[in-house]
Amino acid sequence: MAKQADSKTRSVRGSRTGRPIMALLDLLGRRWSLRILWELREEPLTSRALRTACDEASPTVLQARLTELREAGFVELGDGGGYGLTAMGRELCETFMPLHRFAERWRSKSGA
Amino acid sequence: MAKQADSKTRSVRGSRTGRPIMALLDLLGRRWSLRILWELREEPLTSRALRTACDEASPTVLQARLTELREAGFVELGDGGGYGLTAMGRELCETFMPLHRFAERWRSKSGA
DNA sequence: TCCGTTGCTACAATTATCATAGCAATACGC
DNA sequence: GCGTATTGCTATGATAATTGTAGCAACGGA
Repeated sequence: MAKQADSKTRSVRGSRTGRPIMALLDLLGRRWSLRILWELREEPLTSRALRTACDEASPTVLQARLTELREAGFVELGDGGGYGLTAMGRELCETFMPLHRFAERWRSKSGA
Repeated sequence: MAKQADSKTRSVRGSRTGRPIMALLDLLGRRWSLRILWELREEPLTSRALRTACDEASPTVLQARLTELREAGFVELGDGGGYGLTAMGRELCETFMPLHRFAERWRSKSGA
C-alpha cells in the first residue's frame, strides 16, 4: 500500500500525456474523490465524520483517497485533527459549485 | 452486465441519498467518465476514435461508461454513427471548463 | 486506570477494470 | 455478389481497485 507517488507528476493511471487536466480528471475520476471534496466543502471533518458523511465508505479507500488528495495539495490534516480543504482545495471546490445547480437541472430535465 | 439502471433515479453505488448532486458525483467518479466527456467536448467521435483518444482504454469499460452516460442523457449515439454530447452533456462540459484553467494553476502552484 | 476518541491499517471477499480477441451489421469498391 | 474495411458492441480470463469488518497505537478526559 501507499504506492501512489504524487499523482500529478507521474500522473495517475491511464493518462500520462503530461497535461495537468488529464491528471486532474483521473485523480477526480476515482471513487470517493469528488465526494470527499464535496463533503469537506463547508467545514473540516474528522476521519470518522467524513466516513459517516460518505455513506460509511470503507476506511481503506477513504484513507487512500485522503492520502492522494493530500499529496495533490487539496486536503490537509489539521493540527488538532480533522481533515480540511487547503486554499487550493477550496478553489477546486468552487469550480464544482456550478455542478450543484446543474445536477438540479439535470434531474428535472432528464426524465425522472 | 447491463445492470446499471438509470444511474440517477436508483442512484449509483454508494450514494443513495436521493440528492442528484450525489448521483452526479458518483457517476462522474467512475473511471473514464470525466475523460469521455472531455474528449467529446469539441466534436463527436466514433467508438474507436474515442478509444484512441482515451489512451486505448479497454472497450469493455468504455462501453459501460458510454451506456451509463447515455442513460444519464449526456451522450448520444448519432444516427450516422459516432458518439456525441447531448445538449445537456454540453452543458455539463461547460461546467468543467473552469477545471482546465484550474489544472494549470494547480500544476504551477503545487510543487512540481 | 478505564473509556472514548482520533488517524490509520490488515485481511479476505467482492467488484471493477484491463487486455485481447472476436462478433454481427453496414458500407464501400470491384 | 464478393471481399474488405469500417461501425458499435460483446466474451473471456487476468489483474487491480474497492468493500466490509475488525482492529491497532496514540492521545485526552474522567
